[in-house]
Amino acid sequence: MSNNELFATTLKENHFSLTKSRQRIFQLLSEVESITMRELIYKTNHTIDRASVYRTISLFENLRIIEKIKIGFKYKIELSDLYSYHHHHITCIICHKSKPIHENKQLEKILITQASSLGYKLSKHQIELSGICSVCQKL
Amino acid sequence: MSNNELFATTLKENHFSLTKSRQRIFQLLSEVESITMRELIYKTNHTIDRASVYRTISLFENLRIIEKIKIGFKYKIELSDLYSYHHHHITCIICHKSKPIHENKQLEKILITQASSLGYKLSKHQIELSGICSVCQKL
DNA sequence: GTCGATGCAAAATGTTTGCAAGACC
DNA sequence: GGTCTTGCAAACATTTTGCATCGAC
Repeated sequence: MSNNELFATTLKENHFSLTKSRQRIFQLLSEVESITMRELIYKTNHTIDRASVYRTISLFENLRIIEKIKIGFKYKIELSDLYSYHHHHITCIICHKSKPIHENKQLEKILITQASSLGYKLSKHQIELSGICSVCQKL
Repeated sequence: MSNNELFATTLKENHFSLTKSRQRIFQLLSEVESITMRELIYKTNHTIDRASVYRTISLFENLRIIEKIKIGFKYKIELSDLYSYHHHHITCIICHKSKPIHENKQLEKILITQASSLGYKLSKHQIELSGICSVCQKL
């Protein structure tokens, strides 16, 4: 099933309409690694109202279509693992660019173990790394 | 060196005054595991202006006295590792309470390795786990 | 046609700034 | 006393809400 099909199916199965606005926002999210609300609103400007963008993102979050991830101490939006692949991020503290980090089974296993040792059933995890990238180390 | 001494020294060494407001906010932060800006402002109400609380927290962040940590997709403030101990958090998705998770050397090692394999020199990391706590699992 | 989704306007919440008055060293 | 810090007021930014209209099914 393609991402677009999965998207349409997810909406329908949960009894939400597949509207132009929702499709457009989904498409915009598909084109980027991650995006802030501000940028997203800007990209849809004059076609979708701010309030609707917020409402859409909120709906998408409930339906696990997107995730809000922490970059610095603000958040950015990105499509969930169902639409891309499971990953984390590392951000350079100097140039502020961030890169995806691919899944690491060993690490995930440790997290699950740690959670369960505290009596928790782990359902989600996010890891935010920051450091100095190879380019900025040379400055 | 006690936390209060370290706090006073940190301010002085960086040429900032040890004022009543800063001491009060530091004290409030010492009394909690973590706190939102809203709660912090509330707790200082009628004695310290909102703007000053923001300015103080911003200063504390630059001086590495506090850290902004992600809880949900908002952030909370807590004293940095220099004043407590290095840890992460796990939050229950049902009751929303969060617990600290103690340091795990094995995990930290993996993160450093992973960062350096991408050319990054790791300087900070935050891990946010969420799951269902033992109490809520029984509901 | 019905019910849910959107735009618009406004309010609520969160954060920052300029400036005059006050506190620290 | 001089400089840094604070309060106050206002601006700015972000997010939410009510309601009338519009669009999907």
